[in-house]
Amino acid sequence: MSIDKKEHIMDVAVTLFAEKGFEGTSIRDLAHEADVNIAMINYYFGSKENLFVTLLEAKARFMREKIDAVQSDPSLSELDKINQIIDGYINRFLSQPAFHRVLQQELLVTNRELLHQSVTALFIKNTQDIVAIIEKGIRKKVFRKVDPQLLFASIIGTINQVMLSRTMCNILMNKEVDADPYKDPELKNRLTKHIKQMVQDHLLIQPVLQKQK
Amino acid sequence: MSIDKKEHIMDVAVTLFAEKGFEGTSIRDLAHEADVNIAMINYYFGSKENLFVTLLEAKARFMREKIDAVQSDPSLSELDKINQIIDGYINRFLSQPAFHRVLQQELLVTNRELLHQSVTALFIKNTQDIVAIIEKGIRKKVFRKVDPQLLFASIIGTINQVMLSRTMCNILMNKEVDADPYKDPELKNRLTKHIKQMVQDHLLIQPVLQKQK
DNA sequence: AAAATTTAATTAAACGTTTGTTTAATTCAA
DNA sequence: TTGAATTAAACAAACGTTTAATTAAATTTT
Repeated sequence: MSIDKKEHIMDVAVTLFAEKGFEGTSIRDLAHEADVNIAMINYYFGSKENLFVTLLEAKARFMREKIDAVQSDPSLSELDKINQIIDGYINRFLSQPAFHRVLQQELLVTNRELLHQSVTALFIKNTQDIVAIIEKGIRKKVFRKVDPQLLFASIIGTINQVMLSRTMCNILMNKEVDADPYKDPELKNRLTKHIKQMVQDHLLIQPVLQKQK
Repeated sequence: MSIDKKEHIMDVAVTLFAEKGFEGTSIRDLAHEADVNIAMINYYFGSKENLFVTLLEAKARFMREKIDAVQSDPSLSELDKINQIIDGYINRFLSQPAFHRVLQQELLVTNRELLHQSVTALFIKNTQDIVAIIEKGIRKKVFRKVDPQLLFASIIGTINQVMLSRTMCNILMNKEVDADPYKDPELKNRLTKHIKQMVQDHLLIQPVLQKQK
C-alpha cells in the first residue's frame, strides 16, 4: 500500500504543481487533495523540493528513449526522423499537459537552482541530437541551409505555445473557453499537420507535391 | 519624488518577478531591493497582486499599437505586415526579457484568476488581428492554405522558446553558459532571419529566389 | 512672511496566517 | 515484539498586510 500511496501523492502533486506552480502549491493543499497526512510528504520524499526532483526523474525518461531509437534507425531518412520526433513530442506533451506545464515553469523561474538545472539538462541533450540530424540532412543536400537550433526551437516552441494556457489554446482552436482542448483529437491532428508541413516547406530543397487541389 | 519612487518600485518588481516568479518574490525582498519601506508597496499599490496588474497595464500597450499601425497601412503587402509584426515581437521581447518572463509565468499558472485573465486577454486581440491578415493573404491567393492560428503560435512560440531560459538560449546560440544572450545582437539577427524565412517558405505559393549561392 | 494647520510620505513594529518541517505518540503489519 | 506507517500537534520562520506614530511637504491662516 505504501508504494501506491507514494505514487498517488506524486500524481496529485503533478496536477497541483501544474495548476498552481511550485511555490503556489502548499504541502497542506497537497496532503488534503491526496487525502494523506501532512507529515507523509516529508516522510516519503524528505522535502517539498525533493518531491519535485523525484517527479522529474520519474517522468523524464520517455522522450530521450524515443529520440535514441529514432536516431539509430538506419532505415529512416532525415525527414522521417524529424517527423517521428515531432510525433513523439506532440504525443508526449499532449498526453501529460500538467507535467509539461510544471517543466515550463521551472525553466522560467531561476531561483530554485537545482530544479532549474536538472530541467535544463534534459533539454540540452535532446537539442544536440536533433541539431545533429538536421545538420546531416544539410550535408547530404536534401535540406536547405537552415538554422538547426532555431528550427528545433520553432518545433518545440509551437507545441509549448499551444500548451501555455488552456484558455489560450481554446481561443486558437475556436472552442468554448472552458473546454479541455488537450483531450480533443482535433488539436493533435492540426498541430501535427501544421508543424510537419511548416518544417517540410522550410527544410526541403525539392518541395514535395503539395496536396492542395 | 513619489512618482519616481513608484516607478522605481515597479522597475525592481519586474526584475524580481522575472527572476523568482510572483509567489517566489516576497514584499520584503522587493522592499529591500528597491530600498524602500515594506509598507510603501501596499501604500502605493494596495496589494501585491494589484502591483502586478499595474505593471501589466503600464507595459502592455506597445505591441497593440504596433499591430494597429501595421494593420491599417494600405501600402504594405500581407507578407510585409507579417514581417513587420515579427520584427515588432522580436524587438519587444528581447528588449524586455524580464517582463516577458513574468507574462509567461502568469499564463502557465492559473490559480491567480485575475492576473491570468488579464494576460490572456492581451493575447486574444493580437491573435485575432494576425489571423485576419493571414486569412486575407490566403483569400488573395498569395498565401497557401495554411493554419493561421498555429502559424501565429509558431512565430510567438519560437521567440518564447528562446526566451524561456537564459541557459537554454546560450546552448542554442553556442555561447558560454553564463553569457547574457538577450543583449547579443547576433541572437536578434538569427532569430529574425530564421522566423521570416520559415514563415515565408511556409506561406508563399511562389517561392521567392533564395539567396543561397 | 511666518506661523499654524492639514495633508501626504515614510517608518518601525506588530498583526494574524500560512508556510515547510519536525516531533512524539499511536496504529498497523510482519 | 519489532519496525514501519500514520497521525495530530507543535515548531520556528516567512508571508502579505495593517496600524499607529513620525517626519516631510503642502496649504491655509494669521
